[in-house]
Amino acid sequence: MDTKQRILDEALTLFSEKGYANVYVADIAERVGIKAPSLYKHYKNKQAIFDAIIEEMNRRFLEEAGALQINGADAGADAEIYKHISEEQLITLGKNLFLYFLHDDYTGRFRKMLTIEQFHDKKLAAAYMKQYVDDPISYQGMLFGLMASSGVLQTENVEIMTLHFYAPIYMLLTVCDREPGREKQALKTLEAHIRQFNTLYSREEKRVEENKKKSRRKV
Amino acid sequence: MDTKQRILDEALTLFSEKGYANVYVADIAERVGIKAPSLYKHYKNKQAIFDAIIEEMNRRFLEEAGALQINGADAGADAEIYKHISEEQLITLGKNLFLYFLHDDYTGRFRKMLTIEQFHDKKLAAAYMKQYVDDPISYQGMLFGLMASSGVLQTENVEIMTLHFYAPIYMLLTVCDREPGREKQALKTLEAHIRQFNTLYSREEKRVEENKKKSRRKV
DNA sequence: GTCTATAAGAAGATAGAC
DNA sequence: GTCTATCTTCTTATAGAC
Repeated sequence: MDTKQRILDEALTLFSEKGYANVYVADIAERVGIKAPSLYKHYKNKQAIFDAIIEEMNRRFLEEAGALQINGADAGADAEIYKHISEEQLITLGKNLFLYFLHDDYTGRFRKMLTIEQFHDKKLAAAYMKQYVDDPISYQGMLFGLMASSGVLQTENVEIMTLHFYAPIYMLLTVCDREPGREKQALKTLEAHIRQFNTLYSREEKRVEENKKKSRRKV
Repeated sequence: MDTKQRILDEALTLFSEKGYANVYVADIAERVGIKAPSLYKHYKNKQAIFDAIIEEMNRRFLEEAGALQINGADAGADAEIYKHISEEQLITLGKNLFLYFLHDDYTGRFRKMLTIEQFHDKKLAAAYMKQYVDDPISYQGMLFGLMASSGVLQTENVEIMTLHFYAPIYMLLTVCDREPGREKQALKTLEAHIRQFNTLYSREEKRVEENKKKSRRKV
């Protein structure tokens, strides 16, 4: 890897651990194996390093938009798969989503850095929300919509159903980011969550609709 | 309010907005209406201000442990209420939990500060997780356990049921902390979430158990 | 492109008058 | 307890040799 890229890489690691203000240009240079002044031949200043990281992040987020999919390359293929998905496949899907977010080297460091820096810059807060809340929910919602229309899941309230699937994954992710020792337990919880989700939402009888009528009568 | 307390208050506000490293002692002093050197008559140094905030936070967290309850003073009374809770009351409960976390002046600033600073100090990460994940789930789980044993909710998997109730609230909270403009929409989503939660988990027929058997046959 | 030396300035903290 | 003046240290960034 060339020096210019290594600077970004080491800076990202440090920013994700300590936050921008607590990382000194000399720290970054040391990790790269050069002295601080040499670094200014590659980037105008410290802020330019940060900006380059954000730029690269946005590029990767776009590139990897499909990485959460069963088949990242082809949404049509995904749709076919989801129409016939089993509980075990749903669990695999959830775990993959979770583990990708948690362990992907770049993704994990980006997320931690955004978590620390998001309050300094509204654009970063928006980027964080898009990547870890809105986009996953949007994509999962699309898939669940397909599953509902093909009869695998119930059709009402797909939006809330998606929230019910993803919110626990998101919460467990924030737990493991901060306390990595809880990952094993989190994976167990994740699996139990998805099994129960599947039990609640699989559409083998019209449970939900019936219950709603009763609920309305009660009120 | 005396100067010593006002220093903590203004410092907390600034730390929650910018993070410890980006707040200068002179900024805090200016907000209080004194000059920076005067501040050192009240606290030994900048770190001591931060430590005092954390100390106060821990004290308030203990004091307000009951604030999330319908009746903070008496868990037994809570139990009685929960045994006969209606959907509308469940919605009120969820909204109160959400709005308390979101708008309580101290709580909100503490949470934002912890969000920024948690990666600098494992103790802060643990405090964050306890306050916003483990304690709420523990308390809600206890209440849902009561509701299950009294026949209001189904009895299996109370732990996951609690996760399904709280995780969306947690996620919406992190959204609104970062993008306050989304609060109105978040409240709507929250209400739809709880209605669907109630529909899924209320125990007016043995839907879930039946479905589980079918699911096992399928596998 | 990397180095050493160093300038320039920011921020925390102290001294001592009032 | 608050102030002005000042010290000290740390950090970014530049100058200029190699």
